[in-house]
Amino acid sequence: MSDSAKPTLMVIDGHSLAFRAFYALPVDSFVNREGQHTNAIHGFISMLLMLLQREKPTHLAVAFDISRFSFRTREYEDYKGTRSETPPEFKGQIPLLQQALEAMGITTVTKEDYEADDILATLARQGSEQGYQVYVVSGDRDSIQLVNDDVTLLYPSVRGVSELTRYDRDKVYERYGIEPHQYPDIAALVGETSDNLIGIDKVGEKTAVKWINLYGSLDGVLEHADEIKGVVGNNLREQKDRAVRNRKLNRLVNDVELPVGPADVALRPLDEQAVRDLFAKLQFRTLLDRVFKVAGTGEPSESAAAEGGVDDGAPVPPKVTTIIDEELGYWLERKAKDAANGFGVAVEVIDGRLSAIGIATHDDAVLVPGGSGAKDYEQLAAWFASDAPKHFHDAKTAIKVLATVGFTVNGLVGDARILGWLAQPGKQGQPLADLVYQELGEELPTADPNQLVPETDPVNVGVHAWYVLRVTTAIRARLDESSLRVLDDIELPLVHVLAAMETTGVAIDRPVLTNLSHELGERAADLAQQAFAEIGHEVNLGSPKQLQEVLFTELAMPKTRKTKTGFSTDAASLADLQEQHPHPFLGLLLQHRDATKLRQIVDTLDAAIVDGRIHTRYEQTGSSTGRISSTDPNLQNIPVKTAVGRRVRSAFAVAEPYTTLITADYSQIEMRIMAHLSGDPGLIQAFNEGEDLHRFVGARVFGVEPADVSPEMRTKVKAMSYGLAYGLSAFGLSKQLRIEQSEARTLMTEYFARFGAVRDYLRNVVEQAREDGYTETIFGRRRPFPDLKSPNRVLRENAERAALNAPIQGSAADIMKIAMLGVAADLRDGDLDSHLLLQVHDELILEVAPGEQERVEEILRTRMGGAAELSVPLDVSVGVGPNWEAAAH
DNA sequence: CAGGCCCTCTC
DNA sequence: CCGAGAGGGCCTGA
Repeated sequence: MSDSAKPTLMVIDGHSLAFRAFYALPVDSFVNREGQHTNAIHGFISMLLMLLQREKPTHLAVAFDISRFSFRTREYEDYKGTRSETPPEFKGQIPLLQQALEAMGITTVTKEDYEADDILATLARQGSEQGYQVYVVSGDRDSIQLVNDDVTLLYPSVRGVSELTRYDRDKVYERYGIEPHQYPDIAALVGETSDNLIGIDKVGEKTAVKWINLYGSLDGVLEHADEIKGVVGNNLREQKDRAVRNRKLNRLVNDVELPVGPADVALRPLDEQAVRDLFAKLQFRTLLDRVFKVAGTGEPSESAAAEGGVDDGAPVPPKVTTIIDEELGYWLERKAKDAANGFGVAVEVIDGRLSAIGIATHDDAVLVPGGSGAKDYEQLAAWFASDAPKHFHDAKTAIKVLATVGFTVNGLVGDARILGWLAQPGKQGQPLADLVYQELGEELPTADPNQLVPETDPVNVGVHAWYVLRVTTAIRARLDESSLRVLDDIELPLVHVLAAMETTGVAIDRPVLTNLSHELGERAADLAQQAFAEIGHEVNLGSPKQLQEVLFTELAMPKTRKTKTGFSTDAASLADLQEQHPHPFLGLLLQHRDATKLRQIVDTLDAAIVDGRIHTRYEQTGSSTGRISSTDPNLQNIPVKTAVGRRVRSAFAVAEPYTTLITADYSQIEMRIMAHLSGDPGLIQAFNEGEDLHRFVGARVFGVEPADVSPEMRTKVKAMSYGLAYGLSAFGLSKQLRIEQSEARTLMTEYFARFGAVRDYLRNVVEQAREDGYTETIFGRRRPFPDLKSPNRVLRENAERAALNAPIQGSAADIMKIAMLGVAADLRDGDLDSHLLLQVHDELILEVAPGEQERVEEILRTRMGGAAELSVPLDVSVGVGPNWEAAAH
């Protein structure tokens, strides 16, 4: 009615909200110069500002617990006993938060021996009596009992502190089916795990609500306990003491003697200098502006910084001008000289559609609104298509979305995401905000970083474009020349190739998948039934935990390899068990695994089909070695080993108007790189003679003629050769080949005796890396290995194995990328309609247009075979067919 | 409901 | 256990 005329009192449970904020925001992204974590403070203040703007309280108090002990812990020593230790990163944040509130003119309240909730209850009651509209903000469900016609609870949703659910009487009734004052009765019956209050067994919310509605209150329920039938009735009668205890503890005390009352907590003007000082220390640049904006005081930080005020000297983003096409052309022209090294570009995508484009120089920025596209923006379209240098963060995504509205992008000279990854390949796909923080020590202003607060004046992409430019400039400046060559010659040009592959997608023959899914589903169900029959009961075959119970307890099988949580049930362990302790269940389980895994792959692929094709995403910054990874779905791990698995590949098919698929792969590229890098004469000879590698090596190692190398010998040297590049141990080799360790050791000794340069090379790689601090591929791609000097043996040895693999795997990745650039260029320059579809590390799959097969094959052989000059040939095999399986060779 | 763990698929 | 990945199901705890 006349609520708007009432003063508004807001009371907040400081501890519970700060704790929520702590878990809602990434700990590591909020650390100030002194190493103090600040995420809870940031999240809390951010939420508080939103509340101030939205609810416009005239009076505000924030209550804190003094310790985890209160009168309740004295009454029940296990109260909140399940709460684990406060995380160390949270410690220290509460006092700083209290300082910040103090500076902002907000009263904080504590009371010895009581919890914050009791303070809330007291102030809410007083406020209600004194004619205030009251808002209680708390993450503790017990606060529901405070709700009445004058008191509304704002309760954080599970998503964090961003969204607050508004509980008035109607909402409480809608959610729980009871009046607010009855909530503690429900909670007493059900229990509250977070407070370590156990309720009545088998009584959940439904039952409790039913009883309370029947008998009016907990007392009523207890009086009529004898009338309640069944197990729950028995439980109630036996355990009613629990409910009584719970009810006593969850009753909030609303007459605590407090130093302040509602009238004393009117909002005061903030202490501007104190806020500036503290926020500077906390490095809350954007929050500072928002605080002043909400308070309606202070100067924005631009001028503050200009006056040499609070900030730490970091550059302030330029004011962003919103601009239309005609002016844009002029602006771009005028800025071209300033931006000789490039413009920063950022795009804003909302619901998958382009909504705005930001363009920035080092001291200016514009925003082009709307996503109407190239037809309305001729000047912009011309600029995008020109060689004017442009920097992005994640250019591939931007290029794809710009393409949807008709913009073609040329002049790509920087990509912050790729630059960050080249500098630190272990950190993959870093968001812009992380790079800004890491490279510039600044906080990227974000419209809605963690869904915390919808800004009234959203940060626009012009500012982001400005940060993109600064970040790419900063990383470029500190990157070595070798890495910059990889960037300019390989990674940046490749962005366009990958974007096109993603957009194209690969056609899928859906019926193949559908049939396969049904077949596998039936087979899995059938195998499961047979397996259950063997052990006499059902069990979840997909649960390692339940399987352990069956195998090691019921069937009393010998224990397998230990895992963190028990004993392994993986395929290798099950195969071991089958040998030592044969049982039909084991075979059935393995077959069931095969069937369900395959079905899962089939169903995942099916779900990813859009208009008949699957568009995977290539993650160019997805590995530490230089390889590309594939996600949503991953098309780099499609089955190939088994016959059923290959049927999955047959679903990847050619589609009209194309006539066939063509696949081309490098054979033994990693061993060839090994031969090249080590200069081992034996290996080089093997490849130059074109003989079967493993037969050649087997002949040397076992001292027989190549023709006399048995399949067993071949298998052994093959495993050995492949293992070399992975830092294989005699133990690992023996495991894989299921041979004695002594035999594995002999095999290794013989191998290295014949191919000594390989051993020397591998040793040298690690030593060199230890000295340099990084490894390098043939093309100069670097990967740092600080752990090579670690005193921790496990860390060090892991780093050693990774270090001897990195140049080999990485060089292979480089070669494939160079080949892709060549293939794409030749297809384009030759005006061919055939296109690249997939890359699977050493294999390319293309869709061939009518009449182009021979030329495409020629291009593949030339570009892949000629991607690098090694001391051994790069052998490429090509296959053609209507689908991936048929095109294999 | 997120995240750790286990298992399995690829090169 | 042997390098580089993605990902699904199960289970647990906040």
